[in-house]
Amino acid sequence: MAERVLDAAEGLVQQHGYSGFSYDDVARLVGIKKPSIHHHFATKSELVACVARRYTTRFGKQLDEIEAKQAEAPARLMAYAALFEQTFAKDRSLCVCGMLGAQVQSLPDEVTHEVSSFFRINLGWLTRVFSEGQRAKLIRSGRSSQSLAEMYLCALEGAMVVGRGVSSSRGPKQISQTLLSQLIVDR
Amino acid sequence: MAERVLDAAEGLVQQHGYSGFSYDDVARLVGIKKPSIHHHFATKSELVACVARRYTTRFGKQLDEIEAKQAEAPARLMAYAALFEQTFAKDRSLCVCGMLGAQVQSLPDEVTHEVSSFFRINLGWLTRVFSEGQRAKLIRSGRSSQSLAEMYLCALEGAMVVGRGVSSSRGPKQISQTLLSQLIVDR
DNA sequence: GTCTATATTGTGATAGAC
DNA sequence: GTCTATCACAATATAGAC
Repeated sequence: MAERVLDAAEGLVQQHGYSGFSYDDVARLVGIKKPSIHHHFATKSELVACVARRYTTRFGKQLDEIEAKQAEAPARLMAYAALFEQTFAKDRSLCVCGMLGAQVQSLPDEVTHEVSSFFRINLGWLTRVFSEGQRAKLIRSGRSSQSLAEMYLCALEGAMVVGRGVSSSRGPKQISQTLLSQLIVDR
Repeated sequence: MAERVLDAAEGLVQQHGYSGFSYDDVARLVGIKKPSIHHHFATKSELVACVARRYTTRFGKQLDEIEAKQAEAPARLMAYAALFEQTFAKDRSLCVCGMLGAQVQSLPDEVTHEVSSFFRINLGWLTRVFSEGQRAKLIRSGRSSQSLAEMYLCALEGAMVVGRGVSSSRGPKQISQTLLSQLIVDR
């Protein structure tokens, strides 16, 4: 049951953000009453912090899978963008931590900490991938791997936000293709 | 007075988003009581729609100024990024329409319309600038001007979101420099 | 674990006096 | 234009029965 609550809360965060959903919304989605939610997660801070932590953990596992399946940096970066595209393709859902990141000034510290952890892990992983790609001469080396990692992450998070705001938008996958085509060395 | 209300509401939207602030918050900021706000803006939808419309109008004027002051595409694109940097530099404020774009599923139609208008205007302007830059051989021509415009806007909006979520982030200006260095043709 | 009932506070919005 | 008073409702959270 606790997991079904987390699933419902995750979806609500992705669609409406921290202050945009209530315990009653969660209760309706899982089919129990509002006070029963409190039995599983005492406070909203705790609930959303758990949502963010689980999301980050799951994301981390997907990063491991990418490294296992894809050997080279360009393919890894494309697979990374596909993670964002999958999320976005489901009803234009936002990245949990992208949404929460935007609302950071309204969040309890407990949640803010989880959000920042998500971004640090992602920036670290991307930095390593870009760095390897540059060493293998598969990625242009004009800019530091840190800068490239940050730019790539920003573009993907931004693609989801802009994609929600305007119907003409192409989504994270297309943005990634445009970006990577400038960075990948031709062979 | 109506304008002071708009100023306060704009700041609150940038910090907390649509569902993250109340009429009472606005009232406290401008120093009058809650019902007096309703006198100037009957509903919250109307208030935030006006905030977004004024923001878009003001932004449009700044685009005109950039075109007047900067003759070439690269300089125009750098000046464009500086607009985002200015906003972000003030207490890590988000772009009004970036914040609202993230929360689009919780917005009244009236507001959604204004948000989409902001993005369409910006994408149109950027597309024209990239297109001119490519014609003048100042911008690489591997990708369509539409794709480049969308990528650039996404990266800047994303830079504000990510920059809020993680303290190590460098902000829109730095992201823009990394991106443009890949796109501008060396002379 | 789930429920009903309730406390407490906050919300957008209105009525009507000044 | 601003105020006090108030409405109707929704929010997070708790107490205590089953």
